[in-house]
Amino acid sequence: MPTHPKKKAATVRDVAKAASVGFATAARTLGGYGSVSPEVRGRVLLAAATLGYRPNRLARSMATGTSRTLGVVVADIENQFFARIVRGISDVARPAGFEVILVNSDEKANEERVAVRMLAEKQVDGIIVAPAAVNDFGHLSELQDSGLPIVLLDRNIPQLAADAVVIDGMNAAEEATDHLIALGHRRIAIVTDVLSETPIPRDFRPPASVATAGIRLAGFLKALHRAGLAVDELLVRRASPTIAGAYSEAGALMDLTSPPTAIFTTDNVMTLGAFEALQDREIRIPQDLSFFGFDDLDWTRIVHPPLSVVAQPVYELGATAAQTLLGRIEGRAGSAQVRVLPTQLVHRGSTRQVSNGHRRAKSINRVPVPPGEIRPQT
Amino acid sequence: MPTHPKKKAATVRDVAKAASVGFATAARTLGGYGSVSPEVRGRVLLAAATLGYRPNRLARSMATGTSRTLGVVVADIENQFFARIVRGISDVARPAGFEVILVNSDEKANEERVAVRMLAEKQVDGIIVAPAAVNDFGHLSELQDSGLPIVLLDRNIPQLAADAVVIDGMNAAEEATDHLIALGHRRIAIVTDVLSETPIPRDFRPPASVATAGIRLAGFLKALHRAGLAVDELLVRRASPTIAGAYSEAGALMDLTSPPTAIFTTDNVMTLGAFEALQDREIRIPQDLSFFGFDDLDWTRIVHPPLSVVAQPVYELGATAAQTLLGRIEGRAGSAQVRVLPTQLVHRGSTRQVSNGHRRAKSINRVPVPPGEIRPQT
DNA sequence: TTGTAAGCGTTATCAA
DNA sequence: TTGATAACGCTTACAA
Repeated sequence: MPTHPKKKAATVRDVAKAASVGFATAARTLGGYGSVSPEVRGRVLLAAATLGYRPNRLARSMATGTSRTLGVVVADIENQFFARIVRGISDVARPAGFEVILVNSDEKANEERVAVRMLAEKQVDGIIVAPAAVNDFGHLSELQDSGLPIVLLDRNIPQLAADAVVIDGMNAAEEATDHLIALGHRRIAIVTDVLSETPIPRDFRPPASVATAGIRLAGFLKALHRAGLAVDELLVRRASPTIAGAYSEAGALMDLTSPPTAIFTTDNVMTLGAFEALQDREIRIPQDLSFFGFDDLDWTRIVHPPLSVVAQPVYELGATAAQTLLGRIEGRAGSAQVRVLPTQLVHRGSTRQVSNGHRRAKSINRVPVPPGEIRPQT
Repeated sequence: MPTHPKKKAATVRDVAKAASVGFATAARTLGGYGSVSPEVRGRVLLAAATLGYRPNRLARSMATGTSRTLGVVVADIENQFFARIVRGISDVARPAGFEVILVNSDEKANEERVAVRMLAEKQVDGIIVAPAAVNDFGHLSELQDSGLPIVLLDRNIPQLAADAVVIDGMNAAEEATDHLIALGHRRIAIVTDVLSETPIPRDFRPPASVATAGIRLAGFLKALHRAGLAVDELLVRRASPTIAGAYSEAGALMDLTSPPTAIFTTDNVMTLGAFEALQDREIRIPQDLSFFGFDDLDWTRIVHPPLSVVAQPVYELGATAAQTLLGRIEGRAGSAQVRVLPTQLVHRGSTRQVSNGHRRAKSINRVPVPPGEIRPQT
C-alpha cells in the first residue's frame, strides 16, 4: 500500500525512530556528511525508503546558510534574447546543483528593485541581473555590500564595480555601420529604443555608464563621424521598446521627404518591428533599401531577403554569467571583472552597394515607393 | 555611514534589542501579524530601518510551512511557446506574491523526475509541469499524494486526475486539415515530432493519453479519414523535435516522386524548420505548395508569404495554469478540472485552392520543382 | 561510530 | 498589548 494518502512528510526524526538509531545518526546518513557504520547506514536507508523520506531543503538551507538557488532578473523572458540567456544560465547552474528563480522586470527599475530585494530575502546565493537602469542602482549596491554576489548581464554599471558579462555594443554597431558606409550609403538611419534617454551624444568616448541601446547608438554615430558624415537627426529614431514602436518609427523614416538608403536596428525587437514595417510598405530590400539587423535569431534566415545581422553569443552570455556567479559563490576572490564577449557580422542578403558612392547625399532623393508586386498578398 | 560593510544581516532579535522591546513584539511588528501599540511599533520600525533589517523568508517558510514559490517545469525556455507560457505564469504569480523556479526538462522524463523532486524538496507550494512523457508519471502521482498541488500544462494525463490546462489539439489539427482538404488538396503531408512514438493510429477516438504531437497527428488523420482520403504513410513524417529535424523531413517530402501539394506542421519548431527547407528549395508557396503552420509567432507574419497558422492562446495557457494552481494552493477543493482553451485558424497567404479538386489524386503528380527566381539570393 | 544539544530566523502559543 | 518559549527540520559542534 502507498505510504500516506496525504499530508505530513517523514522527517529525519521519524526515520531515526523507525530505524531505532539516534537522531543525529539518521541525519548523518541521510545528509551524507558524518560517518556511520555500514550496518546502521543500511537500516537507516531502508527505513527512509519505506517512509518515503525526502529531505527538506529549506531546513537544510536554514542550517547551512546556503540555498543553492540563483536569482535571475531579466527584462522579459518572452524576448528571445533573454530566453536564450536564461537557458544558458540554467544549463550551467543545474549541473552545479543550483536552481533558478526567474523574474521579469520589464526594464522597470522599480520592478527590479522589488525583485532583487525579494530574491535576497529568499536567501538566494547570488543574483544575475540585466539592470533596467544604469543610473538607478542603489538596490544593487545595497545587495553588494550585504555580501551577496551579483553579476551584471548585457549591461555594465562601472560605478558598481560588479562582475559583468557584456558584448562590445559600441564596436558591433560601429562595424555594422561601417559596412553600410563602405557600401556607399550616406543616409543611414538607426532605429533604437527609448531606453537610451541620452540626447544624441556629440562625443563618442567609450560611454561610461549608458544602457545597451545608448552604447549601440554611440557606435553608430561614431562610425558616421569617422566617415565624415553629418548626423541627420531625422534619421535617428527612438522607438518605444516594442515591435509596434519599431514598426512606426521605421514607417516614419520611409515617409521622410528624403528617406534613408539604409537602416540599422539595435536589437531583435527593433529588427522585427522595422522589418515588418518595410514589408508592409512593400519596400524592396536590398534594392530600395539596405537593412542591417541585430541578433541572429532563427527567423532572420527565412525572411525575404535573409537579413544581415550583428550576431552576439547570447547563450554564452548567460552561461558565462552563471559561471562567473558560481565562482563568486564558491568564494573566488579578486576584483570585479568585466567580460566582453565577441560579436560578429553575419552577411546575408539585406544590404547592397549603392551606385553613387561619393558624398552626393543631396541627389539621393528617393522616388516614392512603387506598389510592390512580388508577394502574393492575401 | 553604511551599516555593515559585509556579512551578518540584522535579525528580529537584533531589532528587538535595539528598540529595547521584547523579541516577540519586534517579530509581530516586523512580520505584521500580532497587534502592537503604535508607540512601540514606531520604535521597532525605526530600529529596523537603521539596522537595515530584511526578513529571512526561508525562516518564515520554515515556520509557516509555505514558501510562496512555484515550481515550473517546461521542455525548453528557448522555445517561444514555453517562454510565453512562463511569462503568463509569472504575470499571475508575482502579483499574488509568488516567485517562480524555472527548470528545463528537454522533454526528458528523467530530467523532469529529478526536477520535480528537487522542487518538492525545496518546498514549493505547487508545481506547473508540461509533462515530458504521458506514460511515465510515477513521480507526478508521487507528488500528488504527498499533497502538493500540481497543474499539467499543454498535455493532459487523464490517469493522474490532476488539473490541466490544454488546447484541443485534435480539433485544431482537424480544422487546419479540413481547410486544406476544402481547398482541394488530396496529397497532404504532416510534419510532426517524434515525441509521438505511437504508430500511425488507425482509429481516431479522442486519444486517452497521448502527447501533444500525437493528438495533433490524430486530428490530422481523422480529417483525412472523414474526407475519405487514404493515408499515404510517406506523407506522415516524424521529425526529431528540432528545426533541423523538421528541415530534413520537409526536404524529404519534396524529394518524393509524388510530393504532397500541402504540408501541415504541428508546432512552431516544426513550422520553422519545414518552412526553411521549402525556402531553401525555392518552392513557391502557395503556388507550388500550400503550407499550414502551428503557433502564431511574430515571424510567421513577416515571411514570404505570411503563413496561415493554428493560433493557440499561449499566454493564457500559462496564466490560466497559474490561476488554477494558486486556487489549489489557497485550498480550493473539488475534483481535478481540465481546462481546454480555444484555438483558431489564422488565414494568411500560404494556402491556395488547387484546380483539380475531385479525387484525382493519382493525376496530381507534381512536376519537379523549377529553380526559383523571386528571391535575390546572396 | 554514536548520541546529545545548540543553533539557523522565523511564526505560533499561551500566560501575564 | 506584551513577552517568554516552543516548534519548523536540518547541520554542526562536542561528548560519550
